[in-house]
Amino acid sequence: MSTAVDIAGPSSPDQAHSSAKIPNEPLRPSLKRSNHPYGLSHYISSPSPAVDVKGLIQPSPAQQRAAQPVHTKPRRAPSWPDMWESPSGLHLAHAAELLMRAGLLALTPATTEQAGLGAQSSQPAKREAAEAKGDGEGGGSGPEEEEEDSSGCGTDFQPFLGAWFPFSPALFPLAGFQMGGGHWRSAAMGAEGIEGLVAEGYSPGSLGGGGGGRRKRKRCGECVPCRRQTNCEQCSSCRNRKRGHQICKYRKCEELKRKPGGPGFESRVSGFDLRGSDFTLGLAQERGNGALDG
DNA sequence: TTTAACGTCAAC
DNA sequence: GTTGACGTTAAA
Repeated sequence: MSTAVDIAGPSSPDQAHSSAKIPNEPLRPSLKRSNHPYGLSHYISSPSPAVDVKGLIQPSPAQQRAAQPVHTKPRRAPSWPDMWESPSGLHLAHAAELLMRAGLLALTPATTEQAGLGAQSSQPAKREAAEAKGDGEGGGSGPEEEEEDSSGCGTDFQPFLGAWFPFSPALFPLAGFQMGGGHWRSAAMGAEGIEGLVAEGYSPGSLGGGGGGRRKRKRCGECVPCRRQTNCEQCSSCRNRKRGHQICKYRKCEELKRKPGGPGFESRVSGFDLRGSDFTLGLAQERGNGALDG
């Protein structure tokens, strides 16, 4: 509900109102050393063949052609910044995450039969994992490689309907997921997952919002709103900044919107800090706990 | 000290 | 459930 309001908000006019004081960098220092496989520049520089989810998941030949520099087309293909800033970008990230949470999109290890279907996809997935593990050392991933990643697809997902399809790794940053150190983590826990938070002195008590400490949580720096660099200057928070002391509604971190001690928060931590195929198990447990209700 | 913005609470 | 106001925290 509130999401619909958010995504319907102004996306492009706000750039005219950009404030020089708005930080371009994530506030948490540790984010600077995040081993996220892609930097923001990747999304900015990478051409995007399509805006719709379906197109990203499995671009049609026409959409793939659209990725090529065709000068005869009057309308340019949307760029990554467009996607981040546009309602479509929010839709995309939210849709992917909601699908995952709802169990409609499950991470399942590929079988040999499925490997045939996604033969070319398993390799980039491995490579991406290796790159994430190597923390970009050597900088061997050239533009061609990344291009191949995004179009050749990296990871197999089994949607609820049963059909296997190649899933573009570009969706994972969008959906708030990243692969690092051989296991899945979620930006729902911040850029570095629960481990990072603990390492930075965030006690479980502070995470749960309980206890005596009233420490302020910080922006994850990775979600769509966090990546947004400009205030809309039109929402109530922007208009009422002096008294409201609130960040622009369209820049409000998705993670901070969640109640720290709300239902499912801890199970989300355990369920999303995944080790391989525990992903579906975590989701099942989460559903069993009723964490997805409401 | 100033500024940004999170947390909380009350009003609606 | 949403919104606005204020106290407070944290960083510059």
